[in-house]
Amino acid sequence: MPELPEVDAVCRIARRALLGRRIMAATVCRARICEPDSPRDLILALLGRRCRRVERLGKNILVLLDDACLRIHLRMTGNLYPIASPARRPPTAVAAFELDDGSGLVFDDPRGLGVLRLLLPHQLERLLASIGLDPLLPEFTVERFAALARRSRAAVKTFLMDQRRVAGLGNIYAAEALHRAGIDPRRRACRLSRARLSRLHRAIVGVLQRAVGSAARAYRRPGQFAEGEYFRLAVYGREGKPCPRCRRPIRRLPQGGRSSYFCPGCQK
DNA sequence: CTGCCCCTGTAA
DNA sequence: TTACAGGGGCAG
Repeated sequence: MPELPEVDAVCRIARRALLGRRIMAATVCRARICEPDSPRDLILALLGRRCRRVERLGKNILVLLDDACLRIHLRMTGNLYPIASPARRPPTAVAAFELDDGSGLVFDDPRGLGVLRLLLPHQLERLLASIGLDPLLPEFTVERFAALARRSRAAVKTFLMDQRRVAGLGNIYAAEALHRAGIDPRRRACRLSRARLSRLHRAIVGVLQRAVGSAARAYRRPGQFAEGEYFRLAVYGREGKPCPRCRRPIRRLPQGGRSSYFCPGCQK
């Protein structure tokens, strides 16, 4: 479900619920999500800590506590939203938190692939060093983006989805940005001209900014969302359907183990 | 680089 | 019943 825009929306919801609050109780319903730590250790470390900041970096949600950081990754199907009480959590909940104002926050994840991990300061530093450029930060300049691309022999689509280089794009928005920039996803990143990298850079920022706004609106009311309901996709999931720009049928091809969608007409 | 794995839900 | 799913880590 979530790429950068959706994680951003969830992050805002988590921030509203957590900022300034103290964690009074925590439940882990699925031990796997906090591996390699045990749920017990995680819970004990969280109890009594106060939330000072909630930030998104790439697809990570970082809950900064007094002297540690709770890293939340939603992976494919994770979601965070407030609940009245931990007892009212859904059957698919993987974790739940009770706060000092009596409110609750649930980590819901039907597939249970999400990640919940407590990071000590040096572990947080290591994580920050390993995460690539976030396209919505001012550091994401054409120059830095081009420098990263020049060093990558991978297909540009794979390059865009590598979180150690650019952090936040997934299968959907990588495909959408490439379509907007008119670039074939199979091209090697290092072989793109400066002009095309510049167009791609602009396309990434444009697509994500637009999607962040839409996702924020879609998430405002609780409950699930369907992608097409809030954001019109040009190529993703539209195999065989006409390209909105040139009407040629969209093609799907496997790339790095997942489906890549593109228009053979206007992506060269 | 590819392929497999984690896990569950949904659609063809 | 099978294929596939928006993520990511790992082995080979």
